[in-house]
This record gives sequence, C-alpha cells and structure tokens, in this order.
Amino acid sequence: MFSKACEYGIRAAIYIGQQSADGGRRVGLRDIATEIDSPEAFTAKVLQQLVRAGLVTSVKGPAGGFALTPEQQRTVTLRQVVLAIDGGQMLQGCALGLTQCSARQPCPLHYQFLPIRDQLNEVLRTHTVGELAGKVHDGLGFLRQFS
Amino acid sequence: MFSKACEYGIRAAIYIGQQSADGGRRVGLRDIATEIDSPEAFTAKVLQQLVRAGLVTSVKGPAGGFALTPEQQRTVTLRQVVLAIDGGQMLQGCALGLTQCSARQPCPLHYQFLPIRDQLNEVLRTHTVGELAGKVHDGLGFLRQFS
DNA sequence: CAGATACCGGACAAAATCATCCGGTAATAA
DNA sequence: TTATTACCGGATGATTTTGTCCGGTATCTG
Ligand code: FES
Ligand code: FES
Repeated sequence: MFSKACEYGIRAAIYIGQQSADGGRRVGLRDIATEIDSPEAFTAKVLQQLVRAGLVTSVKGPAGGFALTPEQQRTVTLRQVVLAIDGGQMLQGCALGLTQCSARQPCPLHYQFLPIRDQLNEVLRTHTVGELAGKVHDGLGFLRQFS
Repeated sequence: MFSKACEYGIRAAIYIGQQSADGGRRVGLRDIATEIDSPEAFTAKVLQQLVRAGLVTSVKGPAGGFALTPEQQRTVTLRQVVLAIDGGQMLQGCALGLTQCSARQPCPLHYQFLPIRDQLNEVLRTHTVGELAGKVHDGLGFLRQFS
C-alpha cells in the first residue's frame, strides 16, 4: 500500500504527536525508533522530509528532539504526510498503471477503483495526526506489536 | 497500489482474454507487449508466473502463443492474478506496516482501512478476467493510452 | 527428418527502495 | 567559552524490484 518510508513516517508523526500532547514534551530519535519499532537511521531521513515539509517541528541540542506544535496537531492531515513522502501516485494514478487515470480512455477497472480510491483519499484527508495520536494515547490504537 | 509486474500481468491477462474470445485465437508475446505497452521480456516473466499458476494457457511452436480456455475465461478472477504475482500482502497486511493486522492491537487507522481493503478484495474477487476482456472488446475500457 | 517458430528457464544488469555511517551544525548548560 | 547533546546532510552500501539476454525445448510445417 504505502512505502516503508511512508509507514515509518506516519507512525513516527503519530508518536511525536502523542508525546508532545502531554505538555509539549520533545522526543528524541532513539525514542521514536524504539517506540514505533523502526530502523533508527532510516527513520531520521524520513523525519527530515517531514520537517522540511513543515509537518513536524525539530529542535537541536540537549533537551531537543521532535515535536508537533498545537497548530500542527490540529491541522496536519495524513494526506499531507503521505504526499510529502510517497507523492501522489497512489492517490491519483491508474490502478493498472496507465499513464493517466481519467474517464477518457479509462482502464477496465477504472469505475470499480474510483470509489475505493475516493474513500482512501477521504480517510487520509479527514484524519489529522493529532486525532490519531489521541487514539494511541487512549489505548485504542498501537504503533508497534507487543506480543 | 500494485507492483509493475502485477499491472502488466493484469493487463496482459485481459488482452489475452479479449483475443482468445474471438474463436480461441492465440496471441504472441510481441503482440501482447505492444498492445498493453509493456516491456516485452519482463512481460514474458510475468506471463510465465500466470501459466505456472494455471491462470493462462500457453502453446509453443508456430501458431503458438497465449490463450484463455473458455473455463479460464469464466472462472479466473483478478484476485487470483494478483495473488499469483504480488502475494497477499496488499490484500491482508496492515496499512501502517505492523507485523499483523488484527482487532487485537490494531493500528490507529485499522478501522478506517478495513472497509477500504474489504471493498478492494470484493472488487478483485467478483470480477473475472473474461468479463473485463469483454469490456475492452466493447470499447468500454482500454489497456494502454493512445494519445 | 529438417527447419522455423515461440514459449521456457536461468543468468545477468539497471534502477528504485531500504538502510547505515559519519562528519557538520545548532542549541543548551556548566 | 567549552563541552555535550541531538538533529542535519551527504556519501555509501544492501536489498528488492524492474528489466534484459540468450541458449534450451517443445511444436508445427514442409
Ligand atoms: S484509468 Fe485505471 S483506474 Fe482510472
Ligand atoms: S492493524 Fe493496521 S490496518 Fe489493521
């Protein structure tokens, strides 16, 4: 579905949101990688993309780390995260790989896939990182397997 | 969404179905690659997978090529093609990459993604290659862009 | 049988993705 | 100021995916 990078990015963003909800606490790379069960160095790369895209805030130095501002908590959607990392191919490309997806020259699955892709876009558009962070905070969702 | 191999596989299977509907005509690799706009050698590999999986029939020698038996036209579903090439990861794996997707320890998006994945499974399960081939035959769907 | 055709199978190569390493830089604190 | 902390950025490497090549084999035709 999504690339590994994107999976890590979403999980990391949600974890950062969950932590910085409790009084703006910053969280370090090591923490993040441990809590979402992802390779540390690779996760750093993904986070840099999110910082550059303005979806996550970072602070250097001691007591530094990553955080979400209250504004980011409210406004950053999953769709923005996915677009920043994976681009829009999955969100608007043809399911069978035609160079463009449109009702003019549609692939044989076009009208079957449209509602699926619309629903996917809707889910990504209407859910903010902060909202999902709250779900994790309440124990209703998990960012890693615990066995 | 799907891998390139899978996209080519689906398009190829549909084209073969469309051609062999007209009196069981066989179609060669070159034809297929041209008509679905795919790399010839790579498409051959994918077709071999489909033949081994029993979803497409092949005949060697002059006047040989690929075809779908009437039975294959009726019974082979898109789901079988996708499973033969990409495996079941996209059809049952967690959207955020957790090692397993279940209501026990669900990811924060689990319940949002379930209906999407269910609908995807439903589309793949209920559409046969032969049915989509008919759609292409009637000019209602295309397997390549024509400009 | 001889020759041509066209799929089969394995090795090989290129590109994208996934992942690591390490020196540089900004921020903090003693 | 100096040392420490922790993110930044680029280079590098491993793995997977994508794509090619070529000899082998089965099949058909004359
Ligand atoms: S043309 Fe294939 S999904 Fe729209
Ligand atoms: S646990 Fe993530 S989609 Fe089910």
